[in-house]
Amino acid sequence: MAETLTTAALTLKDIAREAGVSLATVDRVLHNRPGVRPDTVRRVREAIERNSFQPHVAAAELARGRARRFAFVMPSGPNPFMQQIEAYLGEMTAWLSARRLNVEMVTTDVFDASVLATSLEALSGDYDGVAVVALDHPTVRAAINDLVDAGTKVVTLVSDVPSSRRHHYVGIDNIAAGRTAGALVGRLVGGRSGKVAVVAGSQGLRDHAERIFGFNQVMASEFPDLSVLPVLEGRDEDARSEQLLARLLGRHADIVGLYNVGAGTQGVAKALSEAGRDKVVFVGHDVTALTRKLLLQGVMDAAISQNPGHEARAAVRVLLALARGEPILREQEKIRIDIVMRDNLP
Amino acid sequence: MAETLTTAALTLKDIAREAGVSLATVDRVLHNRPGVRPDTVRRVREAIERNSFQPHVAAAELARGRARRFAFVMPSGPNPFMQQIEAYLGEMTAWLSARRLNVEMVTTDVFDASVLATSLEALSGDYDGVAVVALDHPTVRAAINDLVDAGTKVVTLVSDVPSSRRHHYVGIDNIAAGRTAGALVGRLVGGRSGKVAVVAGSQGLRDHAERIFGFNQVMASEFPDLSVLPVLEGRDEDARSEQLLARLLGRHADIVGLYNVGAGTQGVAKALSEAGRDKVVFVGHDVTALTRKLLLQGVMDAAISQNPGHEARAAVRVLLALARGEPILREQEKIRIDIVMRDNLP
DNA sequence: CTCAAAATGAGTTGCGTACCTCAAAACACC
DNA sequence: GGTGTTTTGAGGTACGCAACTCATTTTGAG
Repeated sequence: MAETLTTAALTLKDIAREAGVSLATVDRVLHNRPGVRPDTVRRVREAIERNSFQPHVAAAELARGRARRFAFVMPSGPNPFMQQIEAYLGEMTAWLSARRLNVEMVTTDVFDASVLATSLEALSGDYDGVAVVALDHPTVRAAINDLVDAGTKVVTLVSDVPSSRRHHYVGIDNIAAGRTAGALVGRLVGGRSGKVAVVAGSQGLRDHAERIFGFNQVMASEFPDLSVLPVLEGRDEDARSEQLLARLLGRHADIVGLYNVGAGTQGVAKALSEAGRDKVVFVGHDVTALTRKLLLQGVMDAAISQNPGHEARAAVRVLLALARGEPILREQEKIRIDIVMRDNLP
Repeated sequence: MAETLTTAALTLKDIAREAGVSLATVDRVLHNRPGVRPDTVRRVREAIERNSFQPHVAAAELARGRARRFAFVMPSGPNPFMQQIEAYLGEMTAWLSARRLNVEMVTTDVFDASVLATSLEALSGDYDGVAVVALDHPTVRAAINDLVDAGTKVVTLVSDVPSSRRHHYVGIDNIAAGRTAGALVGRLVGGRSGKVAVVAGSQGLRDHAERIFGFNQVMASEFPDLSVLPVLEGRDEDARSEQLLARLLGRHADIVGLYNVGAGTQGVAKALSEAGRDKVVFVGHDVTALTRKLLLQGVMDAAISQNPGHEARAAVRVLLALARGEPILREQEKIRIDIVMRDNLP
């Protein structure tokens, strides 16, 4: 009827006694300090294992004295999604200061590899952890690896650099996101046949390219009655997206679905409404003030969302766990692909 | 270019100096201990506010000495969803013991108000916090209020008792969940007209009733071409659900959609397949091993899910924050209504 | 003004760890 | 056996707060 999930509360002193050594030696082993014979290390490690000893987080945190410093390297310029991440970080200030954590925002041009790399190098040594919205480029990869080598914990945020030795990636699987978008468009079109338009920022961006890849995968294999038109590159700008899409709608009367891969949503919506094509199934990304409105109006049918609040908090928690040497709760920190429709708007 | 999100690290000593009182007085104010003049209380509070002082969590935790005890009161009997919650709690053991938190599972018949109330009363005094999957009944409400009055922090889990004075509810808005199911069935049916079947555990269960309410709301207002058949009460049992649904399918050849409100999924799927009605749009709840398989096979079209791992962790975090007197990160602890289709299976 | 009650100050101890120093012991090598 | 080096022990201090005691001051009622 009752079952406990936790073990007895041992202390380092207990471990020392168990292993037949002094506190100092246990401390040396625990912090990988030199001057302990391999055999002794083993004995201590065994005692720790045997009792599944966990250092008391609070005591450790208190004893180390100095506060931890984390940096968030984010894109400069207005980007609603990034602004949301910043806002959610702002809501954590009480939580952060109660733990004596310093989080600093550093903005830079993340789309210029050398600028981004320089910004990253500049952080070296000063920070315990860095979260970065990264461009996947050899120069950036090298900068990340340098940080890691200097002992800084590094987390990539939203956009990954899988080839680097970053400790963790906080973000979604963009291929799966594209597949989800494809499934939604296909299903919501509901058996009709016709054409599907795709508007992206640029196919050069890793996340956009991956989404398109996943989208096409699903469309090709599961919805043969729908043909995907060539991707329009709107550069995430409203005006350009609107113009390109308006022209496309004019040329094809049988467009039944639309996938907007990135931003520029305002322009896309405008092109649709001005062409009187409200029936087109419209799937896009992210829940912002705008997409929220469009969903409620029925202009957009679904949004694929990666919870920005979750991403911000996960990045902080992961950096903290890494810095403390705690295990990461993978399940907790995994960012889900949310399907948001009018009735489950968060 | 760089901006800090946290304030200087003050200590209680600083606050005492600021307020012109001694450490002892600050301590009395902070812990609502008696023997401080109202005017002095005000001065101290102001100093705390003025400097937005946050007690160092680690120091406070270390100083209080004794570990905190939390109890999870869960339904006895096999229930995959509840088992998942327990499993996720189990994955947290390292996290819990590093913070010297004791979590105990207490199983009881949560569907019998007096039994549940007795179980709750039995916990009084022994625990700092209680999470309970609660039946909404006056007896239970009273038991919860008694716990609250005794100083125990109480969180309702999955199923709420809104009329009680519980500190927090960790779970989804079931009306919105039902609405979401309705929107999905309606949209995925794709313009065809016909009938829609609804299978529930019992309309006496608050969450099931709310889901059905939301479902009907959407069907009535937005999908007039679909008519909802009377609810089948399968009592969350496979055999009974299968039998009832099989009979219904036999009587109505024009069933195009199906909403399974609770468990009994196995039986529902079997009835569908044995009647050869694979084309029926099938929307249900929760991602389990079974529903995962059905989604991958294309038998189920979508599942409405409330992330059980998130619920388990949120309950612990909320209880901890309440016990510490920390603010709750509402956005973080809010449970979302997840739409899960084949391509975004977690 | 007196006296008890209330309010406040001053101080102590302990929580479990990190980090440091210094001395002592064990060891390796010739 | 002596030398120098490595390994280990013993102990201390600090971190910020909770919780407590006891002495002292202030306050208010009579």
